Amino acid sequence: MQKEDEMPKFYVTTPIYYVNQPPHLGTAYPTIAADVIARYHRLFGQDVFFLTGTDEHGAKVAQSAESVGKSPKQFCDEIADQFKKAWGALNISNDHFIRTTDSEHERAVKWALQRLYDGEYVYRHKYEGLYCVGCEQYIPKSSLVQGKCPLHRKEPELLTEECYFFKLSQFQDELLTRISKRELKIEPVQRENEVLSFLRGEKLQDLAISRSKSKVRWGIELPFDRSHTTYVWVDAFLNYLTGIGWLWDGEKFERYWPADVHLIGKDILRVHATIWPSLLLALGVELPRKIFVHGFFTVNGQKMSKSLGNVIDPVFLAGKYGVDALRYFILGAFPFGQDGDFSLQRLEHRYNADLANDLGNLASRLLAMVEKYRGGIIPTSGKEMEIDLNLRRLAERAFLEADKCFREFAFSEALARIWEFIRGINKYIDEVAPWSLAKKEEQRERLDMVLYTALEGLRIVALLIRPFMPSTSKELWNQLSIEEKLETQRFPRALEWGLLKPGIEVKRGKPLFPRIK
RNA sequence: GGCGGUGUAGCUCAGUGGUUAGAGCACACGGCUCAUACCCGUGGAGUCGCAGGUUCGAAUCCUGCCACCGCUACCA
Repeated sequence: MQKEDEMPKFYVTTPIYYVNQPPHLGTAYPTIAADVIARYHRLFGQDVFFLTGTDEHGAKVAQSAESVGKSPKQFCDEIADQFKKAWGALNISNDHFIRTTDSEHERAVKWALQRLYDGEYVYRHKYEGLYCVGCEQYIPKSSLVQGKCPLHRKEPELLTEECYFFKLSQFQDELLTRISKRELKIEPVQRENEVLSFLRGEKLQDLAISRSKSKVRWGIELPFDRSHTTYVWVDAFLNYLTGIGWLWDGEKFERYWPADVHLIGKDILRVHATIWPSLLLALGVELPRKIFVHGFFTVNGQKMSKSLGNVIDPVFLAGKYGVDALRYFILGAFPFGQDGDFSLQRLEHRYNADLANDLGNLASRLLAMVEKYRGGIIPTSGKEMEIDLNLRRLAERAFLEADKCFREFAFSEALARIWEFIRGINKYIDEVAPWSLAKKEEQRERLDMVLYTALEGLRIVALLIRPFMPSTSKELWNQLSIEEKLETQRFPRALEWGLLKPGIEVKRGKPLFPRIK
């Protein structure tokens, strides 16, 4: 067993969310996943850094701010605050919340731009694009509808202006090598294939990274040409570096970089697999180890969108069903790397079946029996019979298998393993039938043993679910009246069988998950 | 058009060559009575999208077709 200070560090990120939209289910998804990952690694005593934040520059933000009569900064402050509050409500344990308008970030971005410029990775060139006067920005061909801007129903004009370009094209071979050698891992593997086939089949074009200030005022100035602001890429991607102190806290940066995993949505895979590593190569910074691509949600079979009015508010759901129920459902009901269809009906089904019936009722029935048969006092364990041993083995297997799934980010699988164990305890109780033992005085010791065994199983459950459901974990821990602080429990040691102390009075509480009618 | 993905029980999904294809939920029946009308057991149920092919043997490999979806970059 390694000592804590010898454990490897772990750095996990979410995308930074564009402030044009308040938090919703789509942004909560990778955030909850990252939180679970962070909590899991902390359980092993690892030094974890978990970063999330907001992306705040750009013409769209400036426009949105103006439309509600606010300054861009003020507007961003408010939305960033909404994100922070939302993540607080979802029990997100991020170590830092980065905003691209943070002064440390802006300074670092300028420094990076200058360095790219000095290193001749950036040059001035003509940019030709379709400009929509209504949007006051260039719009990509892909978003045109019959050649017109979908928002303003107007054909955009073809404009040419001088911009600064990043020499993305020169990194093509290097990217191909790094990704195919898996120095930069992209998972699930289908996503890696997508990227590789793209890199093999198409030529990377150099990338425009600035706009004239007249077009995008709300942005970071180029240090070598103050009439331009940098456009999206350099600004946004560098958050992964500046969020852990790059150029302002060298010690911290050295400690945590490279990122162990960037969680991203499939919509931003391509840019993360091309622009981002190229920028790092140009800056001479090590590449992240892994990019993991999660799926998207539809809602009742439909795409989630503002115009359909089916945007799901995770904070509302957490309020209605409980944070842990939401976290359990989001990660338990959908394979993380695939798309999934969200519905309240499914949420309520899983809630009743898994949380209320399996887990909640288990705690309830078990603690009730301890109260009824042993005055609430945790009994001593006794002679172990085969059936007891089997439950113990089931616990060991549940952890080993869940751990394996976990390290592949197969959260729904990991939870399924844990739930197999929970069902195993229910089954154990049925088979040993403590209510029958209680009727016979000569079975006194056997009843002690049986209750102890089941309680010990419940203690293990409390630990196993901890990264996914921190509040429930804590509540179970309290109901079992365990003296040691939950926060000090470390995997895998705390999972050893038999650590539950006898002689202590349990505190049965209200049902953990009241059934939904 | 190109590249890629998906299509397995009513639902959500496992299952990448080998005994009668699996899980959870839902449904039916039985058991129990400690518990949140809960838990435990048993069961029905599937031409594994369609058609060919390779093989002693295919949901699993190959070809074609059908349906749905994603990407085809410089809006995140």
